[in-house]
Amino acid sequence: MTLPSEPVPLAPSARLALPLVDQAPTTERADAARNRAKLLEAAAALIKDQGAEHLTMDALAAAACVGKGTVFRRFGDRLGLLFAVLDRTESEFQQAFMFGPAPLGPGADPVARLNAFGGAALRHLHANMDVYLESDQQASARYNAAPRRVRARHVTMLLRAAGVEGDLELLTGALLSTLDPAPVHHMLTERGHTVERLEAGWCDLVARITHRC
Amino acid sequence: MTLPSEPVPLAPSARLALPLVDQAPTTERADAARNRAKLLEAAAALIKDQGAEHLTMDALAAAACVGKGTVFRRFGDRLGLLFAVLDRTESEFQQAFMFGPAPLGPGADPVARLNAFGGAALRHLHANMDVYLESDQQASARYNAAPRRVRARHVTMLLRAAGVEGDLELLTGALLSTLDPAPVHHMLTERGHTVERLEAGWCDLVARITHRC
DNA sequence: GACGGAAGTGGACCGCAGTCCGCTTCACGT
DNA sequence: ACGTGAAGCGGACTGCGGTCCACTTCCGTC
Repeated sequence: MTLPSEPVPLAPSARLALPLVDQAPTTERADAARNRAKLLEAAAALIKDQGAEHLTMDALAAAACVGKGTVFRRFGDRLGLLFAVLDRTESEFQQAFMFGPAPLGPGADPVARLNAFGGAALRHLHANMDVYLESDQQASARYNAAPRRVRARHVTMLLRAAGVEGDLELLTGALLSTLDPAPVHHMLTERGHTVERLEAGWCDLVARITHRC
Repeated sequence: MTLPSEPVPLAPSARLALPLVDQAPTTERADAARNRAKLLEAAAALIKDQGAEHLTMDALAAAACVGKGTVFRRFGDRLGLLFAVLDRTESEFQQAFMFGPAPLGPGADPVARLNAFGGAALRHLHANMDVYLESDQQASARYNAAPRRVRARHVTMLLRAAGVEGDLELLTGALLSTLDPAPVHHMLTERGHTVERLEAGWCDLVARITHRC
């Protein structure tokens, strides 16, 4: 009574294997899994020594010795591939802020956790900047992506816990948008700011939004 | 002693004819001006009845009865074309918040002007959503674009005038990022919010950032 | 082990953004 | 008017993302 003949929501829903949130544990055939591994390995290698912006789907297919169609079947599109490449790091980050030690994880007071979250997100972004920048091209797609939703839920929860009143969804958006790839990259390169300065700026913003007057 | 044989910084610098801010009044040959007008007219028509997302450079060239090379010579790339299409509206908006009547223009107190600015920007964005969304694809390019710089200078000035202390550049970024195409479009469509709610959210954010505690 | 159909594969193919370069047109000095 | 050289022009061409579909491989069933 499963629906085996469905087109399979492959890449769209399975892009990021979000632990404990949603996923498609659909069994994957052995050859498919082998090819996925080959592709991810090849992608990581290509990105490492050419930069994500020079990664083409043709080159990836050639490097992994598979057909181009296979690349697209596995990852849906270029964005899906980039998300998959980021998946491991992203998952670790999610684990850290949901279940890890304080002050990032549970245990510390909400404002401290928010501050820690911003810093961690900025460092995470900084460490994977070129891939994130590449994945930012369809900025609106990001708003439907699972990682964004998870982060948003987390921040909203913390804001509520901090006793903030008002439109938490919009305040969350304001906070999260300061962590987006494009503005952060701009600040770091064109404006010559440091990660520390951005972290301080985030903390300042958090304080302003959460302070009761 | 001019440098007439230079490649001409055509599209990059002349993309938006920013009144009173910067511009390239470089004399344009008559045929070039004629073609620019034909192209902008054709582009507006095509966007109007097919949506900006279906506008291709080939189709535009064909519709305007010019070669494809001419399109790219005039506007540099697709983004430059979209900026050019938005130029008139954008300039009016700039005029309004820099020189227009209060509370948007000078005269009202800074907080009132900030509030008005957010509302005006949101309405402006809403009215041109599809073109802005198309132009958002390389989100980082936006940070070098003249309109963004003008808005940022304006907001920073108002924050300073309001007596806000701290990293005004980052606070400005936080405020402006809530006005970016992708998040706004997301709120309006996926989340079903209204423009009024977004305006209220902006005002709330302004109040939090500017309130002395 | 053989079979059958679903899952997976690969590469030819398509559309579009952007480049290149030989040709045409303009405008200015004489 | 006319010559001249720079500005402008156009369309063939390239490269990449993404699709399509005939073919192959896997794997549960008998």
